[in-house]
Amino acid sequence: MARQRIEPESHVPIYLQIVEYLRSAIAAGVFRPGEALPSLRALAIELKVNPNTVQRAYDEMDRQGIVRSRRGVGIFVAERGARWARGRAEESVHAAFAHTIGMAKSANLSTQRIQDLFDEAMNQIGPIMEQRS
Amino acid sequence: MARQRIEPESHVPIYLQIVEYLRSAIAAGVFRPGEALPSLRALAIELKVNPNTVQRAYDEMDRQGIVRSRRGVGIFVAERGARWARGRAEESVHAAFAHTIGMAKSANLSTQRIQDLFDEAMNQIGPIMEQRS
DNA sequence: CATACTGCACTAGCTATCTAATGCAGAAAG
DNA sequence: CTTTCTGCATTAGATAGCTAGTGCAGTATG
Repeated sequence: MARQRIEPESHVPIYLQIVEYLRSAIAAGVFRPGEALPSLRALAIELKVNPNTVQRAYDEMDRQGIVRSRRGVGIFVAERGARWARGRAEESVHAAFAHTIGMAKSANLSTQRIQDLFDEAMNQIGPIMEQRS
Repeated sequence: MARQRIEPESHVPIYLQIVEYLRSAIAAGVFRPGEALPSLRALAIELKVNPNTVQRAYDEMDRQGIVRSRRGVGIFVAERGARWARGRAEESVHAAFAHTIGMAKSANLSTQRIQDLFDEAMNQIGPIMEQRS
């Protein structure tokens, strides 16, 4: 399932990238409430990171109430996890847009130019929706 | 001029936030080619960070060719600095939009929903353009 | 019971970043 | 020349994050 969405070069800590990635997957319905997520070691191998880093990501998601962990069994999507993840996804998309627009305004880009850059990005990303698994 | 655009809590290193901030300012024409930027110590005090951190930001901008530093005199916007900064600003805005849209698509948000979230952000940020200096 | 999975705890070492403090060298102004 | 700005170099300590390795406790399966 995971497709190297982790960028070690990024400034964002890997464990937070994993949280973000799994949250999207849960929001998208890849993992449904009650279902188990990949085990610590399995996901670590898949993403080519240390198990401790995945552990830290799962800790964070547990803390946020998205998942519930059962020792010796696995980690499961919480009942309200899906709805919560979807809400958080929209929230973070909105925040990201706001942040970028603010940056553009600071650089004195016109509203029209910002619109154009957004449309351009939408047209580039939009059509490319096939999964390459 | 600077107005606490630096977020110490962010995952992005402070020195890169400073680069980003100054690049926007140069792109916006706040600092024109040939003009001096604030001194190391002055900007450090203004942003409430360590002079070494500002130094590092200026190093980076020098490396990128946006500014040229003259020992004992100051740091000046390069001749091509403004045009270059403007280009980079558009580039990074586009990249940020693409990244966010990709994230939204991963979470299975519809194209329409993404558009709405963008429009909402534009309407919130757009009208707020007064400077509070 | 034994085996093989789970989550989880703990130690240690490494790197990047930020801070702090000190000081030197170049340039401008008196 | 002296003073006072500049940029810049250097050392040291703190913290966050990642990796590596080891091992323990809980659970399921046979």
